[in-house]
Amino acid sequence: MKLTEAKQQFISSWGAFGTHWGINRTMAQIHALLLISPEPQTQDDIMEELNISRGNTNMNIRELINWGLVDRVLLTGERKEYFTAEKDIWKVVKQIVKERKKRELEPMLQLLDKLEEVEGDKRDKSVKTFIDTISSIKKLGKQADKTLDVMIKAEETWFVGALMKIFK
Amino acid sequence: MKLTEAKQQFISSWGAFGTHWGINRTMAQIHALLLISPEPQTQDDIMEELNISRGNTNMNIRELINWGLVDRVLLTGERKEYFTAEKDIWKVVKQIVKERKKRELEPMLQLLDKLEEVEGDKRDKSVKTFIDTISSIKKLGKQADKTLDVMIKAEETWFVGALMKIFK
DNA sequence: ATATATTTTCAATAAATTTTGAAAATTTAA
DNA sequence: TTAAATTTTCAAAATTTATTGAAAATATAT
Repeated sequence: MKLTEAKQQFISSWGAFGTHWGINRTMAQIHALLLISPEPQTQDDIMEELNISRGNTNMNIRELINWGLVDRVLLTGERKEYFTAEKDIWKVVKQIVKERKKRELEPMLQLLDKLEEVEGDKRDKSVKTFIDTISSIKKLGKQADKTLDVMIKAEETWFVGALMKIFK
Repeated sequence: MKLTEAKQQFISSWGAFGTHWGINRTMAQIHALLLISPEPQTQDDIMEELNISRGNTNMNIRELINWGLVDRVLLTGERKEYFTAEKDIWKVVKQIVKERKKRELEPMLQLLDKLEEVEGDKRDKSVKTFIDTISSIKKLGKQADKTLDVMIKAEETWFVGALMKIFK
């Protein structure tokens, strides 16, 4: 396979992949493009490569910056802004985990704390089932939260090594 | 908080939560409803509780059955079909992981295998960056794949216990 | 300051996804 | 059988989400 075709395929499947993870297609595609670009790219480079409008490009780059996955780079003597993506995939994964934990897991755990204190007699079957469900989701959620905290702080070598040890 | 309100909140946030994970709102809501229902529910129960149409209810129940999260239950002497969700959250998580691994991670790893063999001279910077990116994603992906396999087979007590041991 | 390049915003539009509801198919009872 | 109940399908409508593009804002150079 030629590089041009391989790049296209990677960008396109990374985009499709993203949509399964609550990330919009274009944002994932821009990220993919920057991941495989040796040099920082301008908005115009990205627009042209992905065939998308200026506004769309701009908004999605900004979103990627919010997620901490892309950085603005200023090249001396250049007026345009350049953008680059973190290339260390372990760091990328940790950054995504960190953001999603903050945006999704933590608010969910807070809600579960509240819901667990629902009024009512536990001898009532519907109350009992409700509380039991909430509690067990909460228990697993809290465990995941702790584990992810460790992961976010860990070095890949240590973390993957540790996993290997237990899980053969 | 009253049970009725708590149920509503749980169903509604579980639905919103689902949309961040590539699952449609209604499917997640039906799942939530079944999780907190002590007794199996009919299509009509679900339609009424969530205020959704018959067709929508039916399609999403079937999708939940495909995912292995909901079972059809036949009550003796009853003509209608009843539906129930697996209540053991660890099993639910494992089932979701298993399905998503099969549907998303495995195809992605296959693609990466192909893309890694792109033609071209590794001294060419754009070729090198491409291959390096693909390889590092693949490496982490394969590791994740193995770890998830272990998780899918594991009992909660064993798995969480093992995690606790390494991760303090 | 003024002009020029560049980025950002956002209302309008387009595209994708979800939902409805009624008709068709299927299942069960009489 | 036939009839009634129930489930399934799917084209059309509604809703949600993403994209465009041009105008406004901002930044930089002369």
